[in-house]
Amino acid sequence: MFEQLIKSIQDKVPATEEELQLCKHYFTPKKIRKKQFLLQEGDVCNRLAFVEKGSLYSYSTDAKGTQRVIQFAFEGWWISDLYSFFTKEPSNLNIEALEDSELLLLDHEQHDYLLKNIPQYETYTRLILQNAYVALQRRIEGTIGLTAEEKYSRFLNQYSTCLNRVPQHLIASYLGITPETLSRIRKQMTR
Amino acid sequence: MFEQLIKSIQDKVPATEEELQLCKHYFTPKKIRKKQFLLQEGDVCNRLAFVEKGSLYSYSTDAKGTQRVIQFAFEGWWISDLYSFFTKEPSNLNIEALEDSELLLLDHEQHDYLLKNIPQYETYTRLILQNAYVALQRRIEGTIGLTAEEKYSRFLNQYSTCLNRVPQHLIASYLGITPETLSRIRKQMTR
DNA sequence: TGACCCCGTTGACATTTGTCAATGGAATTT
DNA sequence: AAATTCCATTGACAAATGTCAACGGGGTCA
Repeated sequence: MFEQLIKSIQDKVPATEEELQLCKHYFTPKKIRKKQFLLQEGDVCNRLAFVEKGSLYSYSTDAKGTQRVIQFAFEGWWISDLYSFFTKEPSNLNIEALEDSELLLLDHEQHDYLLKNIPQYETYTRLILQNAYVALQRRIEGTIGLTAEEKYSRFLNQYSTCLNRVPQHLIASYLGITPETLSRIRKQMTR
Repeated sequence: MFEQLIKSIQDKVPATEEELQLCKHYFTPKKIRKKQFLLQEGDVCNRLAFVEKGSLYSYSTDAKGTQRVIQFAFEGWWISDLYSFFTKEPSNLNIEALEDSELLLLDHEQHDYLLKNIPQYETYTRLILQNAYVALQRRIEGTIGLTAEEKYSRFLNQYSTCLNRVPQHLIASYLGITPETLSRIRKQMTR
């Protein structure tokens, strides 16, 4: 149940067996079934989620009711609405399971406890954030001023391993194009 | 010379006078004139920059030679290419001064020293990163699946105070639209 | 001061992408 | 197994945005 988490931590910081045990103790495991919500628009996001197994995605909904996918998360990734988590203001994001998934959750109290008592944890958090920040910046570079086809090509490269786990219309939403356009692009790329 | 930095730190963490002095000691002041580069594509980004005065922006250049603005930075903001800084791989970004500016720089050694010796500094860094991450996520929400006009409206709200300091074609680039389109949108918004 | 260049604007037109509607297949539910 | 829902595809058309070219004002530099 903790393999991915431990892998993630050891990948970033040196941690003693004791510290790892402490971590295990403070995370709350949770199973969530496909199409269930981890977070719903309007609620405050009060926990950080680490994906042990399965996959989720977050999205917001605009005035016209179209969803815009913000992030996908697979095994070994974190997902949550940091804005809502840190400010405790209601979130405008939904987080939904793409597949039956196993999560490890941290609420504020648990997170703060780990920050205070395991110096390595703050460093781990910082590194995760750094990576997440860099990934977002990449995403922006891959969104601005590119044609739909270029965006999709980049997506293919970056997500090649988990392509078949994501329905096409969510990929379209992630890229900011319509499902129809994506379908046509795919068709013309095979030629 | 350190007003903005100290304001930024005190805004985020409790810091003793001693710690602040130590910070002052470890940052390297640098003045940079309009149109000068802080970082050029192909070089490794080996310092983090805090803007005390003035403004800068970062951008990448695509195959066709069009620039895509990634970020603006005004007084009290940080700017750098974190990816390059942390991996020490060559950057694909340029960072250029929009106005004559005063910066406070940290190289790896200085940054690591502060991280190790001032616990508050790691916390400060983490908070800055959190905010930067949230800002980027907002930006993505404001980029995907919006019309050019909606994007520009959002930009106006967010950057109202520094609007007149940024040339229009850079705003267009930031929004991922052409200067012509931006010009037309502005015209039709006044009506 | 004069020459130059940068940049914002405008027009005409091309291209890309979105919208709406219909279809058929695959997956899910009963 | 049948019914239902969801989703990818396709076509015809509309709308948004990009491209190219020209113009002119304002700032900059010699």
